[in-house]
Amino acid sequence: MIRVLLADDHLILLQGIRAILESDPELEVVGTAGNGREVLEVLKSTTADVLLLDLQMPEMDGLETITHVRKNFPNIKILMLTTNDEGSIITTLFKSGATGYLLKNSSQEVLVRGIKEAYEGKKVLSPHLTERMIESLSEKPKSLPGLKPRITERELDVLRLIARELTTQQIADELFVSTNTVATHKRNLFVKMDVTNSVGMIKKAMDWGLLED
Amino acid sequence: MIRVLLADDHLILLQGIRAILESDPELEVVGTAGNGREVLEVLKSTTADVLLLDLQMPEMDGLETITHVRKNFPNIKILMLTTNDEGSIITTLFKSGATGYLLKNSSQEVLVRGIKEAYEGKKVLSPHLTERMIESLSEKPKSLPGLKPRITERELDVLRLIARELTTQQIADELFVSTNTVATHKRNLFVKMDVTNSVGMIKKAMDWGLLED
DNA sequence: ATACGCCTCACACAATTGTGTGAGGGAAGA
DNA sequence: TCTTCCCTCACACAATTGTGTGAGGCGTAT
Repeated sequence: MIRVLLADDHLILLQGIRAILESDPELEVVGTAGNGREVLEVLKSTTADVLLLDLQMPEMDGLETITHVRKNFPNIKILMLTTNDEGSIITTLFKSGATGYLLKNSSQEVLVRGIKEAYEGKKVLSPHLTERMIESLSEKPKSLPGLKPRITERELDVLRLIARELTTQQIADELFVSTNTVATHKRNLFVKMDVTNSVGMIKKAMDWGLLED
Repeated sequence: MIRVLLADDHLILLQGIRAILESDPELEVVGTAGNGREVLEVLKSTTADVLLLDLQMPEMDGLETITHVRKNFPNIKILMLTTNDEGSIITTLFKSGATGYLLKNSSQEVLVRGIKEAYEGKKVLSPHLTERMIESLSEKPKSLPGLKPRITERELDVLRLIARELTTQQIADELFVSTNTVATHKRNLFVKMDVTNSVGMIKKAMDWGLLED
């Protein structure tokens, strides 16, 4: 039996999904909640395996709820429910630790299968959302106008240390060179990357995938 | 007829895929290339609809090739081919404008269907890679240890302007406040976000999805 | 051989950032 | 009303950053 907790502020949808889920013998709805705070409340007294979470809710929305639940109940798999018009934040959601992401108007089959797969530890994404997700990622190839320049190994060293919030002096110590050298590398990076300060540099660096950590 | 251009530095794989593709009546392999430079060379004299591109290639690798092709031949759909051990850069690839991403050991069926869907303008991702992609996104919820603090509207204003490489003075002008005020907001942000300078702040801000542009 | 790219360093100076401390006014909620 | 949070601003000072200019050594490709 997979214990499911439902969270949505629309009562109708709550009941609808509940009916769908309970028609499956392996699923058991152990509770419902109307907002994030209620979710945490319910979880104090009830154990759940999978949390079906609406993105938009009053009081405490889905995004905030995720972090709280993950912190206090790290074993619960979180599946986000959403309409298909709030696509751009998918990546943000996954960063927050959602296990999967399903459309509200998913078929009964998709819904049930999604829950089971999430329960097994798999990452789940509605087929329709996969494409959306890719788009949201490929949307911003602002790499096109300003083509990614060739960055030197040494420059990359400096770049990464800057990203770690080190000062020029600290970077110099780290790389066993003088601060002047570091300053030169930075100067060159600014020109190459067409930015005016370290902030802009780190932004582009992240866009270009130059930073790992 | 969909005209396909193949790029891979492994001759065997090149021939293998070619055979697979040509067994489909709708597909036509119009050329092959061993590296990115050759791709551009071939495209000067040959028109193609879909480019099947290996990620790892000598001379000019897939990543670099994408930007060049997209710049000079924006209509060509680019499908990346990869082994299943180079997962973490997927997101970077899509940012570069790849249309899709397929495993090299995909079944004939998946391969052909992928090409056709790409040709129709759809985004394509190997089923096996979908999960990988989600993982690579949700990997870094370093938002957990340092929980996202509440950030004020005004602070967000300042934050975003900093991200645009404005100086404190310029931000002050933009928001019609004194530089002292801006400095205070920054100071508070540093404490809240637990960073020591603007660079660290912008990094976290991006991780937290606080920046749109 | 020569040219070029990369790494190194110096020196100086202006500009900006970061920090410490204190404080007044307004809005919202207890 | 009282407290708390947010926004505002001042002043001063230390620390860092960004810029301009010039230059020597080294390896590699032409």
